[in-house]
Amino acid sequence: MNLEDIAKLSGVSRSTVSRVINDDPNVRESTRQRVQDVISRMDFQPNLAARTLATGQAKVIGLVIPMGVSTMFTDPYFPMLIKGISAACNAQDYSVMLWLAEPEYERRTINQILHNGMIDGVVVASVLMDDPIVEALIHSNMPFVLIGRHPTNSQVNYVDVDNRTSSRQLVEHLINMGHRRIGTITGAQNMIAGSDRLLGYMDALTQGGIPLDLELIASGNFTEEGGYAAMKRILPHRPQAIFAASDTMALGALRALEEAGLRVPTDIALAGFDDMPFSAHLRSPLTTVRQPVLETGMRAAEALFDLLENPAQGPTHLLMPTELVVRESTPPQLQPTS
Amino acid sequence: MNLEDIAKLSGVSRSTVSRVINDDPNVRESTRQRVQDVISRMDFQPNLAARTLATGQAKVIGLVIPMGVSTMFTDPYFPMLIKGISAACNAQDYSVMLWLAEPEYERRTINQILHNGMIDGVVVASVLMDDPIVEALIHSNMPFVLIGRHPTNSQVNYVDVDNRTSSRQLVEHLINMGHRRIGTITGAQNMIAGSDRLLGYMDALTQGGIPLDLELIASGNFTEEGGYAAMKRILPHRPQAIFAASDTMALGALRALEEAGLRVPTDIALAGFDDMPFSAHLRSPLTTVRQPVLETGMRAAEALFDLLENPAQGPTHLLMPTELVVRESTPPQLQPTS
DNA sequence: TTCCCTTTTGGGAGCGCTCTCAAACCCCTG
DNA sequence: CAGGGGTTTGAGAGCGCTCCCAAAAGGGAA
Repeated sequence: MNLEDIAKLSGVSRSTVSRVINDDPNVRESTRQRVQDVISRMDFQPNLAARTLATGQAKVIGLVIPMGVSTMFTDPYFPMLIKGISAACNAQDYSVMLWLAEPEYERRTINQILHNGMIDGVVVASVLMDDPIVEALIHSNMPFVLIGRHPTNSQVNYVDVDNRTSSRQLVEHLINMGHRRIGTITGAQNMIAGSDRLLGYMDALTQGGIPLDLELIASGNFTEEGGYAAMKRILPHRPQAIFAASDTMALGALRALEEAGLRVPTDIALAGFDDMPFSAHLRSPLTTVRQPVLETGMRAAEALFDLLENPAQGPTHLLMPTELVVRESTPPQLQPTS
Repeated sequence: MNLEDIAKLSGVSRSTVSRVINDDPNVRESTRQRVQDVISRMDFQPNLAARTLATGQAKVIGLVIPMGVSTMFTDPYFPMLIKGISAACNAQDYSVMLWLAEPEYERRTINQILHNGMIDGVVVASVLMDDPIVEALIHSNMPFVLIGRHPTNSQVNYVDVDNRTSSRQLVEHLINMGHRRIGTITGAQNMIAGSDRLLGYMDALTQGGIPLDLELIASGNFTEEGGYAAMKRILPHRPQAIFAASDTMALGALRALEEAGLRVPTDIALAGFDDMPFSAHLRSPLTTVRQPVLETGMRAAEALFDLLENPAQGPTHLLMPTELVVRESTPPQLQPTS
């Protein structure tokens, strides 16, 4: 069943059927009606491959999720992101081609996917700072939007959460609660989120007039185990509060604290980042930063659509606002009455 | 850059270039070499839309994940499944088109996606028993494989975990540990996994000569909150052990038990299903059933590829084996020495 | 050297759609 | 009722590939 068949059945030409399908105004109302009837009666769908070939656009975007990011499998971040992107695509009649990029993917394979003409643009989620896929994209002429800002190239379009500001605000909150010896468990520093959250921590200390103490900083690599290990390293240096750059790491930190016989928040304050589903249900509900993951995904897709419609426009740099969620894990300290 | 260009550059015809690309043996070695060189030098990729149009196959499979399944966003099941499917696809040069199906999708939209010629087949993940998408697929001629067996139509291809047997074995284990008053928190009964796990529970009781007590059965709808509520309903009827049809529900049950001042496993035994990452790290590590999610995804994709190559073959019904993981939440009961 | 058979190559048609251009049609005015 | 404008329709080419068939090239035997 193709245009020609529909044309025959409704007594018009292929061109007219095409016009009806594409809502061309230059069709007499009665003709449109007649053709439309046949189309619905036959349950006809135009062939997308043919259409793609003829128009040069596929109405498909690629979603690249670099694997090896183990968090993919333990938290709802990616599913949520996917849902956001997918929702935006549905709204605009785009489809999503999913590409889980294994680390060992070579340049050739990358190009293969970029240049096969089945994809109009690409959204790349959560990349390492020096991801080869991003490099390949920069040197191609495939439109793309990053989720997570690019550290160096300001021409690159991105949608990101404002990690630096949010972290600063969170640590400011800790300072306001009366802490000065504030440690941080950082995320992987080759990921932009890890790096930005550390910068936010430093911003807050600087602004609060608190000198940086490197012994209070340890990397937790965004994993539970990493958080546990990092906490153990920081603990001997007697922190009053800990900012873990992810709730998952905070969970690990909590385990280390419990093993050391310390209680949150009586003995030590603890804050995280992400507002995972479990974070509100810990024994001491976790102060954290909630990020709009779904919206981030939607915005990224929408930014890409914009780009596809208007390739000449300047780079999109969108920082999504976050929400500081204060819970019981970071109560005010009792101050000595002065 | 297209076949014709490559042909010109290497001094052969379009047809010969096509042969080289498709590994046709009828090409002189020297010619192949020459063409191959030009292809790599130009970084040429054949246009997939054109190829799809010409051959009638897209080398793309659709992955349909019906939304509204809220578990999508709290556990690693779908990400893992996606990874498995994606891995199988990569291995066979297929791509994955992702389609998150909103519940309100109408038949028209379904058809639209099924008949647009960009997809060779479909994998449908975790469906409700009477999912309209499945109905639509059955009545279309689009090859498809379900993840999760179809309750009534034996012609439908599926790959599933052996929920019924695994549940039976788990409950048998509870019986072996010395329990007789064994309750169950069931999953949603309009999902095949929920239904099968309940059947397994009943199988074990029957086989163990334990009469069914409806007061010990409550639905938890596969959510934490549901598990909590169900546990509260069962608790007054003094169960010795609980089989929750998912670890997530077990978590809710645990919360209810703690609120009631009961401890696992001293006061009551608790078992789950799924072996979530958190399950091993609870205060009383959870006895549960581990299912091979990644492999399930891979097998489903592979089953679909088989089907695409050999459409005439009989229906594929594959049940993946599971592993009973016994942990501290279900210790043997102290028996009165007889 | 010629002939025949096999191997290798080239050309054309066609996949189903869009898009441009020209032809046909319609309606109104003078 | 002819002419002129706008509106509506149809035909053809082309998107980049595959696949079939025929032509050319090569190689060995007579």
